[in-house]
Amino acid sequence: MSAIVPVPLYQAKAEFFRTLGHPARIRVLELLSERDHAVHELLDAIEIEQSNLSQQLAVLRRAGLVVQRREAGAVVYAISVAEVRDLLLAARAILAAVLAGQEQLRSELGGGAP
Amino acid sequence: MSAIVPVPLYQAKAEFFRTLGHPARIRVLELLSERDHAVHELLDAIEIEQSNLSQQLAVLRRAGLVVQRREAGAVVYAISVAEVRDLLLAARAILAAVLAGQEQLRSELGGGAP
DNA sequence: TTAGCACTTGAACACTTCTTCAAGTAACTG
DNA sequence: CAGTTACTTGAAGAAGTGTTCAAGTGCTAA
Repeated sequence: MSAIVPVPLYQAKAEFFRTLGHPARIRVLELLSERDHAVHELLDAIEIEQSNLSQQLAVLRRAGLVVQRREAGAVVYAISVAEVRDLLLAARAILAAVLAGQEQLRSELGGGAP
Repeated sequence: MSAIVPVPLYQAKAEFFRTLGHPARIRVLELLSERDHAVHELLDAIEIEQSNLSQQLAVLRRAGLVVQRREAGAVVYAISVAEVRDLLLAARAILAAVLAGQEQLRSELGGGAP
């Protein structure tokens, strides 16, 4: 049990959220939370260059959110932490609430007719 | 009901996570998820300059995550979307899992003796 | 063993985000 | 009304990220 927290907790959290702060990385996590995917499968699903995808996968790997394995000549990625699914769901709920709130605000400001 | 999604959903999600990707902003959201706070209270709790705090609050406001009101000469901030609390909890769980995973990996790699 | 496919890495430049400073607004207070 | 407290804003340079290109690694198969 480690008594020392090397990085302040708030900074660790912030870094964690920044890791999720990229469309391709979100896309990858959503795909992986359905099932494991080979790199070429991700590549088919996401509009992005291979080397760029690799860079983004490296970010997720460094953050410890995904793991890599080799299988029949292909590299297969998987979510390493099951809770990621919950987080994506929570985010979806907030986003829906925020967008709904903005919508309501807009219509209140608009007053019914432009 | 809007049929047009102006910003691709993945990009909206990514932007949302990037909004959370700053230690001061996380700190603010955690404080606000306990109770509403005046700016000067946040300032006492977070080590940051007033103008910097204001900038970060503006980011949260623009993202629609907090709202501002004036009360007895002070500006008071509040969480606008209750689900934020769930998200912070989910994030905490993942972070714990990831850190635990890294810890385990480290000890496996270390193998007991260097 | 050499060729080829599948993927990763390093480096450079463009782009975004942070922090800070100076100036600005807004509501109380005498 | 002038001063004070409380907070926000704009702008500019520093720091950090993202995208792309060229080169590299590691299986697999001929």
